[in-house]
Amino acid sequence: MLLGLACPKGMLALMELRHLRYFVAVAEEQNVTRAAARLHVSQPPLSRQIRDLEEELGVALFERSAKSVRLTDAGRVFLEEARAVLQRAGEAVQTVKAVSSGEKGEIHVGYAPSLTVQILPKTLRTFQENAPGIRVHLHDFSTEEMLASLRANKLHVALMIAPSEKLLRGLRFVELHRYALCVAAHPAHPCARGRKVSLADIANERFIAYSRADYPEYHEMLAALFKKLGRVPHIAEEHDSSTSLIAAIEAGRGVALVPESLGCLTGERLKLRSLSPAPAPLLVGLLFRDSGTSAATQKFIASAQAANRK
Amino acid sequence: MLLGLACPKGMLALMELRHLRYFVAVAEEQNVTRAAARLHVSQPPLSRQIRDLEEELGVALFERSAKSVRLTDAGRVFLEEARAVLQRAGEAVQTVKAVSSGEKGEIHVGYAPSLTVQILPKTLRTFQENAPGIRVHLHDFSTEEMLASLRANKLHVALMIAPSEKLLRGLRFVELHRYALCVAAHPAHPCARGRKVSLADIANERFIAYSRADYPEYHEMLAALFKKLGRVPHIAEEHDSSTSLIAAIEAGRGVALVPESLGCLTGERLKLRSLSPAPAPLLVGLLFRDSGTSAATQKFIASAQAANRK
DNA sequence: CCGGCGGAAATATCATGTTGCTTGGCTTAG
DNA sequence: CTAAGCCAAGCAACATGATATTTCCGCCGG
Repeated sequence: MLLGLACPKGMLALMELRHLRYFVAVAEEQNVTRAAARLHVSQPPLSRQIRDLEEELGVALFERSAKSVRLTDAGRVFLEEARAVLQRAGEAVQTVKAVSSGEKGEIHVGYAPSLTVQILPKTLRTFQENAPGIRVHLHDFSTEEMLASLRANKLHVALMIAPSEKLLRGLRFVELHRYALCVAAHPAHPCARGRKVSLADIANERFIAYSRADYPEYHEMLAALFKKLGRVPHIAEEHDSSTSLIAAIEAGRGVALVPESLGCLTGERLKLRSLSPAPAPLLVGLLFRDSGTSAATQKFIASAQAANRK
Repeated sequence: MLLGLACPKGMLALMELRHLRYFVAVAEEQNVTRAAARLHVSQPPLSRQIRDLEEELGVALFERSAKSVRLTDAGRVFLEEARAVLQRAGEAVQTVKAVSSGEKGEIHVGYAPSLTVQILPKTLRTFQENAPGIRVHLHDFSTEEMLASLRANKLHVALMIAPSEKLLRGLRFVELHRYALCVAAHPAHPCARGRKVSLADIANERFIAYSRADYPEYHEMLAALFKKLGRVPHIAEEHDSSTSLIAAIEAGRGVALVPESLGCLTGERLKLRSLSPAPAPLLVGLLFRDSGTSAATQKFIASAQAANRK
């Protein structure tokens, strides 16, 4: 009975775009028969559709005489309205096609700042050339946030260090660059003397680290590295950004293991020394969902690979 | 074969508002089954309509898994677009209903200035109160132009003198006021002395008349009046507006037969004297098409009658 | 580790309703 | 009186919608 009120079943056939298309044709031709020809339908159904539309609206759109139809004042107004609706619908289709094909749209890109200082600018430049219609939103996120945002569809792609296998479920990683792990120390520090340093040389140092809360995998990596020597590194401080970590080392408060890319940020304030024997390098690249990647995202991935090839 | 190219018959079922309504429901519920309930349809047809829409667009709007549907980036964009189209369509319907019922819209009103100086302001004031949403366009037209414009649907209603039967085909006239025909003369003119004047008294005067081109029926009236006396009036000048006609009389160049309403425009510059015996009065009222009058026009007619009653 | 269970979407099949076509009647203009 | 154009009626075809069934996947409990 509620249904009966809300929807009188057979009575009320809702207005459709077809009615508007037909109406516009008839209004423009001022003649049902010509409009029917233009629409590739025959005249009687067209007459009926117009009548249905008028009933649905409860408004007479045409004045009818035996020989002609002519718009009423209301019909003239509705002609403008109908044209606007049809145009809006057409624009909607065009827009979604453009988005789908990657001509327009936006993507959200997460990035780990200190790891991507060399990679990100090149990538953005190439992407801008390949997909000028896409607006890029950059998000400086921690690894944790990247993973969560990628899964929640808040992020389309992340420029970051390769996550461990366990964290990768449903995501794909594409390597762009490898960075050796280095010791970063104050220029006056003993480590800064030779060209190379072994883990044993620094096993007793105070370590400056990235914060465990934001970068748990950094701590795992550190622990795993020294476990081979049967040692546990002494983590004296934790920092949540590279800038403050660099400042702490420059102040002589300890040393740190960092990717060689950090050299771009330290300048001459710190010395970076390679480790010998060299541990596994850090893999930096793109992370993204392995299904449902939009055209824009795919273009971004391709641009990143092209920009960092060689 | 041409048809084959232009319209692949079964393949291309054009997008309709129904697709958009269904799509919006599914997108908002993020769930086909709930959306189907909301739309009072069953789930399978809804799935199919969504699929049809995607095929029509050539764009994947949802990412499907066995347990759920989720919008793609393109789908999110199309959701906004579809909502906009539906809203626009709703506005179109509301607008045309408002126009049809006379809440909104515009009407074009023709008027004969010198005959309606007393009628038009009252009418407009009353109409403004009765139909505040209707914009009125005023057109100062000659009788000829009124008739042509009414027939061409350029004018909805005209405030003017009653036209002859022959000119009335397809139009209706409603009387609002009667004005006696008077002699207008310079205050120093002999006619201005007594209270009343007979036609015979002025049969030899120079007549100032409205122009024959714009007001042929004025000349017919003048000729008919004097024909009863077996005379032909001497039309010395023709003017296309009341202001210049008044100026000519004031200059002493002749006398004129005018409606008494002209008194409002002459002030003390001219004297108006009744004719004795009084000829048929001038009927001033509304003229409009007797079919297809819009609600706004009907309201205008009603307002005019109310304002000029009594 | 595996198999059953449950929820949700897809598929298949059928019925109904609507669109569209054809024919024919009616009105008016020329 | 003919011709043009709109409307009405009846019929065919298709698209939409309903019901029943299947498939897929995540979730549990064994």
